[in-house]
Amino acid sequence: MRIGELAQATGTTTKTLRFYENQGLLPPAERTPAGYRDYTDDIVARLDFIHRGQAAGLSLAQIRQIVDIRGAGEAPCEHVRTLLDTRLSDLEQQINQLIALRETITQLRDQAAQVEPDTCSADQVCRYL
Amino acid sequence: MRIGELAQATGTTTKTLRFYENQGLLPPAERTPAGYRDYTDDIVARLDFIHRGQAAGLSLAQIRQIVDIRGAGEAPCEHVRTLLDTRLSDLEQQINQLIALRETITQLRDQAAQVEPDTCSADQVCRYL
DNA sequence: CTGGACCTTCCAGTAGAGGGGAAGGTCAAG
DNA sequence: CTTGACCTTCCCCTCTACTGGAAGGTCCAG
Repeated sequence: MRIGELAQATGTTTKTLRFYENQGLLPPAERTPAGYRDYTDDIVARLDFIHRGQAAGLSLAQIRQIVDIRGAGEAPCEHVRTLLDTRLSDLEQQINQLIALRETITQLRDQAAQVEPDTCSADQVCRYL
Repeated sequence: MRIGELAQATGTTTKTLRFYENQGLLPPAERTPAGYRDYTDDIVARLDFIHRGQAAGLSLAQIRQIVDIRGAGEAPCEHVRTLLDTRLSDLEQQINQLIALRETITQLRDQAAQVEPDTCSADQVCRYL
């Protein structure tokens, strides 16, 4: 399987695949005599794993940690659990902050809908903020 | 007021202040004969405005739009309302996505808490994801 | 044998909001 | 007169996940 086929099969681009290999997310591909990358089918599972990791909000660096542990012959499950837990509490915080922000902006906008525009003074730039 | 004092007074850095001036967020500062930036007190209000804009999740580019309108002698209120409305609907979407992601990760983590680590197989990398 | 589609490597750039640090000027204190 | 703290401009670096493009090699059809 050449890189273009793999890209099509997994819904990504050849650029991205080379980039992933460079970043250690994919094992160095076998090469044809001409130097073309030659993939076996199991690389698809690896790419799916990467995509699932991304869908879970993990960074490529974190996903690389996981595949590195697996590459060292260990089970990365413990680490994955830790990552997911951390991600979850980060997410919780992030959501709360955004909700608070939404509250703030809603109030600002409601005020903005009431005040007469011309009463703004230049030294405040805009009283709506 | 020199740049270091202003930085301290507004809780930022001299680097950032020069950067803001460069980006058109702050008016070009007066200079002392020696070439030092010399600020008057009203710059503090401008910086507070910038900080409020950032706290509302606006980008520096958006904040610059606002101060440019004000700089042109017009009232930016209309534009601010539009920005806030847009920001609000973006925020809504963002929050919903994060909540969906939280759901996904929660499920993954709950599965991870149950499965025996050793049952992971290498070709999946990790079944928890 | 030529054209076009593919592949290779390497170098550079994107966005956003600054930060690091060099080389040099200025000011007040001791 | 010197030291140290401050200031100036200038250019490059950070981070993330890619993307663009140049220069050149390979493969297959016609």
